[in-house]
Amino acid sequence: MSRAAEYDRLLCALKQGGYRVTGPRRALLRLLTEAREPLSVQEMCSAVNDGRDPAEDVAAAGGDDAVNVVTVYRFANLLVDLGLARRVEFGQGYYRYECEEPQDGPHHHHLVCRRCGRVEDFHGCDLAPLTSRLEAEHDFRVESHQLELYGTCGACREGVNG
Amino acid sequence: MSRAAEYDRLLCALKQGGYRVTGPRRALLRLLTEAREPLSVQEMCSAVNDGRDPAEDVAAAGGDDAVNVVTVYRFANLLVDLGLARRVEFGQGYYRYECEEPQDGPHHHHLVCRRCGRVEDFHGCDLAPLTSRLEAEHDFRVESHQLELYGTCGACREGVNG
DNA sequence: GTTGCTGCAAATTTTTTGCAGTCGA
DNA sequence: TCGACTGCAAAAAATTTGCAGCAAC
Repeated sequence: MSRAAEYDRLLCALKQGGYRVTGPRRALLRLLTEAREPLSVQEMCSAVNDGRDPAEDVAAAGGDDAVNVVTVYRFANLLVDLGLARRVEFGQGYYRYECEEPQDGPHHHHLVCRRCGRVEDFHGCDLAPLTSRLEAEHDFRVESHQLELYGTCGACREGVNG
Repeated sequence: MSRAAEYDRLLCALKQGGYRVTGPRRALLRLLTEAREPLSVQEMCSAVNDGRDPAEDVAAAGGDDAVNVVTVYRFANLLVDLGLARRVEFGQGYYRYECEEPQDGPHHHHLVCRRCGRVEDFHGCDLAPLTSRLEAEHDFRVESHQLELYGTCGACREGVNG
């Protein structure tokens, strides 16, 4: 799915849920659908307000005020509650948010470089066998999972990044 | 390895690292080695101070003062830095800590019930095939991973817990 | 015109830091 | 004794809440 289509899908889901589409929300959705990696609240806030200037055209953000961090928190939580975004944690002390794939579709996980912090997505975790085994052994119904792989990316291993 | 042996192993590792063994540290190590699930800092703090009374024998904690949260934070971070403890995150907004298995030994992951919060350990994640595939495909060296499975435990599914 | 969304201020919660006194080795 | 460890106070950082005004529908 293209980024534009992803953006439309999320915007549509918001509308159909009875939620309003506002300047900050449009900007945040655009940001999230175009990001290559999960974003923190602070990052979203900075990115959305970046390049905003009272003197120029500020229609993109909907007004004179910069988007407040609180607004970002509230919207991020809303997206997560609606199942439109996912909250991930890379051991940094705060959460990161990224668009969630449509339910029943293929999801992805992350390869996180511990040296440069770069994040790469990967698909196909294939946890089904493990899940089946555990459900049989432990009397537990597995409904979701969190999987992150940490290590060193090629660039860092070659000393390109330090 | 028994819990007592685990406790001795960690205490020994501390000593051999040149760190001091104090009342709070003994109490926290005891707690961590006996816990069946990862503990938060607040939980450790409460548990260690529980039942302490200025009037009775307080040798177990080493003095009259209750163990401070800051001390727990500092010791937990020390254990993690030394590779003796692991920090996990169940999406609750704070970290939990648990003893780390000796390196190269078998490690474990968790089955977290989203209804009652109960945590069960499981061994054998068998991520080697996935890791190999990804290292070949992505030019990335995987060094560690984080895996948590969320779902519903048997008791909750049967309505025992609500 | 409603009602939800936003910004601002303030409160809460989690985690870290500075410092002086204390205790382990 | 000497320096690491601890408690206390305070700071820093992440996140939530209350409320009045504004804007989406």
